[in-house]
Amino acid sequence: MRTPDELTQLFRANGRKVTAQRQCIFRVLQGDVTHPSAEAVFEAARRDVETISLKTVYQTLNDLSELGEILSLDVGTGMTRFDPNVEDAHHHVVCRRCGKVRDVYADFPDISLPDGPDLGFEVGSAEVIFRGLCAECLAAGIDSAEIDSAEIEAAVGNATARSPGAATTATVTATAGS
Amino acid sequence: MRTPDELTQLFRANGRKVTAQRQCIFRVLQGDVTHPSAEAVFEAARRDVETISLKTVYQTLNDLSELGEILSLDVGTGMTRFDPNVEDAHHHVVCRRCGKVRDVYADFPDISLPDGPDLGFEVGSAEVIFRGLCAECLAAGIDSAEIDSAEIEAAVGNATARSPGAATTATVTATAGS
DNA sequence: ACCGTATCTACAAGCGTTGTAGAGAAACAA
DNA sequence: TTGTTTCTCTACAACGCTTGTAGATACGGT
Repeated sequence: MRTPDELTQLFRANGRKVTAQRQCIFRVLQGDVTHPSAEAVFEAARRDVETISLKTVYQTLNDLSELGEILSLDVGTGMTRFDPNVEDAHHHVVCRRCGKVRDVYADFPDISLPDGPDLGFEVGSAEVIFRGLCAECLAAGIDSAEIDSAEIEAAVGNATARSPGAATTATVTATAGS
Repeated sequence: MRTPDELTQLFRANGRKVTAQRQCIFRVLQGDVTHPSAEAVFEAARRDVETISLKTVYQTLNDLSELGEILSLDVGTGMTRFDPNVEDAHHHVVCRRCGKVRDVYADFPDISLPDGPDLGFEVGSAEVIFRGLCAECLAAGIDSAEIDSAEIEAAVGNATARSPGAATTATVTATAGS
């Protein structure tokens, strides 16, 4: 995403008007690494402009997304997350407990569709989502997490249930920053 | 996912009761490769059991998901998709116009988080989502697709806008089946 | 066949997001 | 500055997907 000043020019160049509300949202997004939801942007913006409405936030975020200045992500946390980092191609890691999202800087050149019956898809992009637990959720709730899993396993009983998406397990690292 | 008969036993073994509605849903899901939404399962089930309610479909799909017999996916199409294929680890390709979802059978052993400032995530799984256009949407709407993109580009004007997620472009193949 | 309990349907409400209308402010020209 | 046009604002209501509630119904073990 560009700087608030550059976004101001960009908006004007596209026939959009620049208001105090929008500039406030520009500033909120600037350098934000948390992939905030619209609600989170709303909360942050409201600390500057108390009367801003949630609809305005959605409107501006959608405008920025149309202009390619931010990315709107759906990583399965129930609401759209917005990522101001469009300069560097990257992927994401999502905490499956608290929904925290962070960038993962790496390109995986080996990712391509395998041979086989041709489905005829013309693929334009591939995104990788890592799922796991963030440091905070690991520290704060590892016991209850184990209990939850145990309860599910117990309920399943002797019928060997397979927990979905439990392919690989490893403690790994990711680059921070945006 | 197991056969309807096996699912019947599994449900009973877990204190769940087996009704005509549920068995109907079992049969609908059996061998389904389309990653149906709850609504789609509802429509299909209603052809067998006319009085089934959408709530029952959600309930049963969630039960199956808890038992690990199906996967609930959020691939950004606005509604949860359900995948009866839990036997083989796989990824997905999504049509960004019609929302069609298909399985992609491949493992990408090189996918892992890179070194860098440790975010402390403990990652349990990695999923890859390929996005593009399916054969039908390519054939039926390539012109309007171009127009849509052109309109957006025109609206952006001389302000060099970057279309999100336009990293790689290639026509590729994927294996069908579930 | 009986009974306890899970499940059914119908209805309504929840959540995130978007449409609508009238008031208000930005942009640009004179 | 002033005016005019157009876009944007807020507030409110509605949308689509999903889940909670209540009473009726059906399962399943005895």
